[in-house]
Amino acid sequence: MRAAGTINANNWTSAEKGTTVAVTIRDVANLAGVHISTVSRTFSAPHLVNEETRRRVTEAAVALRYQPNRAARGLITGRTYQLGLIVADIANPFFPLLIKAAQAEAARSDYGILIADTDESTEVEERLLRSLARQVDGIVLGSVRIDDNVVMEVAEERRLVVVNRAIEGVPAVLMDVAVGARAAMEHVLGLGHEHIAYVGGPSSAWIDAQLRATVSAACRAAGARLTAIGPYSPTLSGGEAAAARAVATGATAVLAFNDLVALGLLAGFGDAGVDVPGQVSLVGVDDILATAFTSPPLSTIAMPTRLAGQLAVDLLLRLLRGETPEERSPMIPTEFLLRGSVGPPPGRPGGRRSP
Amino acid sequence: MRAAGTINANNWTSAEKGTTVAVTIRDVANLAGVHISTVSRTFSAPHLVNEETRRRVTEAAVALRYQPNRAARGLITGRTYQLGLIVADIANPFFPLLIKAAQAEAARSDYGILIADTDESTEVEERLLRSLARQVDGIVLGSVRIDDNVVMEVAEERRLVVVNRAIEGVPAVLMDVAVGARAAMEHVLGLGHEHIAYVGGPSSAWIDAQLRATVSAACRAAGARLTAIGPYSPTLSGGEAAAARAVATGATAVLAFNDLVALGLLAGFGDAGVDVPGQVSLVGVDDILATAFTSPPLSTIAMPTRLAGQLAVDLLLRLLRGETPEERSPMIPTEFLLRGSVGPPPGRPGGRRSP
DNA sequence: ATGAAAGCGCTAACAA
DNA sequence: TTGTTAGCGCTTTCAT
Repeated sequence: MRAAGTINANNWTSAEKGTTVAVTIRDVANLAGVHISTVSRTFSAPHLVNEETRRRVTEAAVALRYQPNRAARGLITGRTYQLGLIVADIANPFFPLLIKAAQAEAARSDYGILIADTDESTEVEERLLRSLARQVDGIVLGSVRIDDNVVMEVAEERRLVVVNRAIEGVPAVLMDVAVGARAAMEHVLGLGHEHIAYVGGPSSAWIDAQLRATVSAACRAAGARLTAIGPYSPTLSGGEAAAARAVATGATAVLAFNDLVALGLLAGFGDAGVDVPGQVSLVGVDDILATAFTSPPLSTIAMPTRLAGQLAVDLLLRLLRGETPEERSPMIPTEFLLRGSVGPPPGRPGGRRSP
Repeated sequence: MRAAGTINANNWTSAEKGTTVAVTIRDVANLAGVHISTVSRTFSAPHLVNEETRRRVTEAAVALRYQPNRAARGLITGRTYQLGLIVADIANPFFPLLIKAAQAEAARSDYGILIADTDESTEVEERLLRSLARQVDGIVLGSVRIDDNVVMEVAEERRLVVVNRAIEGVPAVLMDVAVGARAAMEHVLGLGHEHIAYVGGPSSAWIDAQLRATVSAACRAAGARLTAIGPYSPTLSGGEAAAARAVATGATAVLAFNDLVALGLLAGFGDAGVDVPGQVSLVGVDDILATAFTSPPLSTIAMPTRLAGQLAVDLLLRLLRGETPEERSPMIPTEFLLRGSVGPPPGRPGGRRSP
């Protein structure tokens, strides 16, 4: 055993700001008068260390403000304690709450979140995903554009969870938008609407397929006509671009791919002098903040983005711990929020709700 | 020189998904028939490698899908190629665009962004900041609550840039909210308002101080009365909570700390039957999406969050490259957006604009 | 319960 | 221009 109390030259700050030489496990070992492996054990397997020794080591670590170097630890354990989170567009109001929840859930297990969005060419996206895959222990994919095959390939080499996407063999967290969409359609059709328009988003989006199928089934069951238009960009301008065509369909009720599109439609309708809900009823998807403040307030299908972010990370961490994923992906219910943008069709002011 | 073409057993995938043994620099060296240091040079100092050799190495790397292990590289270079981004609340619409821009700018230099928000106890925030500081090359702080002294301390050991905050000796990117606020006040006062209310946010926020000072100076110059209330939480509910008191001040025009507060005020005014802008004019700060859709549309001071995110990372990266920071922090101009929520004071419908 | 030693994958002198 | 060597900070056998 060496003499206690010796610490190496590292313990002083160099002149340059931002270049403090870090205190290492060796400094702690010297100060505590033990071997570095004992210090290591104190942190990664405390029960293997004598209580008194552990106390001394811990004290020394605190005194020196020692924190294990994650890169060094990761080099040998193969774990970075970081997760990658890739989303389609951080600035889309759909994502922030998901990101926030994911980060919070990861932090609970001492994991960090490396974030990126794929607002670029498909090629860039793929490179991004592949390079991220090497740096993290697992990945949450909340994006729509990366090719299924690429995702499956990456999923082979890194734990990966997708959100709102169904890929054979890839664990997923899904928002059951069909529940909310069915409720919306029931209400709208119950009011007497006989011609519905669906303004679609990116055709590769799982949500788009879900909405399409749900609306279609509901219309068929009710004997109503359905006109689907699109795909449009899932943005405000996408909605604005769709407005004229949406009106031209002659539909008296419109379901939009998401709230941004619905907001764009609302603006477009306003410009064209089309009254909502007098002439056309309008329903969006996501329940972003702005929907509560439009006039009329926008009916929408609330998406559980917070819960999804949390569950996705939770699932990913469980996979990393070696647990086997459930057979079925968790389906998180959504909810139809009825607001002022929905009313009876024109010329039928007394339209009745369905039971 | 060893025989070319040999690759180690690592080149196969283990049965377990997500546990592919990574291909290392050694595999590439073997396949290319060179020493590992030559492979290393090919990536980190290509000009030191013979062209033909470089080609062979690159080919081998591509064939093996080799990517340098960042942890290993970081262990020796002391660089993680990651930046930390800490914000007050990811879900606050003020931040996503900043985050997105920061991430994009970092990616251009091959840096990753580790994100976190500090929506918690001050103690948690500090631990978060301190532990993050050890894992990244530099930090962007977009939060308001962490104590100045802690920030300065961390700034001693890691490069750090703050956004919208002024701390002695800490490089900053600032949004010149005073420009927009002055324009707003000029307009409002020009309409004839003689009593202004300022609904303040967290008193530790630099923006709050800026707004307070600007509004105060403008009122003094115009001989108008100013009533400041607060602090309120910078959220929707903060605004709702402030509504009654804001009305009670008797002011005919209200400037809110941010748009969320303004939105809350708008809702509160609506509930109380106070007409905007008939009885009270209202101005927010940030230009979040929802402000364009309220009725009346909310006048606001547009904040250059995208540019701020980009500049903050740009500044940080330049500091990391050893460049000396400018003496003055960059001030990014803001802009007053006049919308329907501002009008002449009651009983003075013809109020004139100032020049 | 603790120490000794090997080595994770890589870079950076130094030598050749 | 390339190979050799040492070692970044840590964990993990294996001895003791």
